[in-house]
Amino acid sequence: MNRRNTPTKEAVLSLLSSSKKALSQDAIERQLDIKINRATIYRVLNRFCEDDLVHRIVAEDGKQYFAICKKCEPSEKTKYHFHFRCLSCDTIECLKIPVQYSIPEGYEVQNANCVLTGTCNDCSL
Amino acid sequence: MNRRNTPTKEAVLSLLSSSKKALSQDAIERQLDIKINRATIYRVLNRFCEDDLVHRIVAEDGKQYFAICKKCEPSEKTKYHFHFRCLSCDTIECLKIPVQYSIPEGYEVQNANCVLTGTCNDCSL
DNA sequence: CGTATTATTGCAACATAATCGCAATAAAAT
DNA sequence: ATTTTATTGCGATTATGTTGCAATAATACG
Repeated sequence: MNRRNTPTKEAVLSLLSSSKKALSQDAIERQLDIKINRATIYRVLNRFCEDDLVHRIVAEDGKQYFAICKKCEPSEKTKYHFHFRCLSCDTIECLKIPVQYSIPEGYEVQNANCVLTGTCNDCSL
Repeated sequence: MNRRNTPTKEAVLSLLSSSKKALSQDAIERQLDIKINRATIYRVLNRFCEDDLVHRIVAEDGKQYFAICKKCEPSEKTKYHFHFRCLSCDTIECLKIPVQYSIPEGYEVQNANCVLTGTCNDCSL
């Protein structure tokens, strides 16, 4: 299952790279110059997640958002970070705040999905 | 908009009270003795959330889960706690772990939705 | 009690997010 | 140039959650 380079893949990746915010499928579709099918966008995004190029956030609205986060090298300690969802401008961004927790004995954590919701700096002025 | 006592409301509340886990709408529907319409269950749950009887968790699967958590008095410091979603037994439980974060200047947090995913104690044996 | 008010319910329809099967296309290997 | 197969588009499908509306029933009030 070797990956192939396609215009679709490059377009989505480049959009995510240049975006400061996490984007949902419909946001990606809207912001792209070229028309790409919905199912294809999801498939491309899912592949990116498999390859750890992109990470997926599920917000309180139940929707998936996708982000490339260059800052967050997967060091053991700062593996997960918080996300912030602004209800005013309806965006999600990665915060440079590590998720800290002490898990009870016997539990094994494979992933963390932590989203704070409220009003962001830009909107609270 | 005064609330009324109904068998439906009592059934759902009693189920949530006796459950150690957070339940989704379909889990509630399955576990109830009496047959209650899907839309009604959602409406009852949404009312409980409005009245702060129940809290809502959105998991990585995009689904809503509902829990009564007696331990978690809404003290200022321990306002939010982590949740744990076990992929093996497909349940969500409240952890007694407070969510700690230092939010950047200008941000206002209204809610936190933090779910750790992995394998729970029961399933890791 | 009996009646009026209106919160609640069930049903069907709707909206949206995300996935899947399948045939057509096109990237990469030979 | 040809073969292989990853990728794409389309349509259909699944699932979650909400909404409009008429019927029901809990509560208040005479």
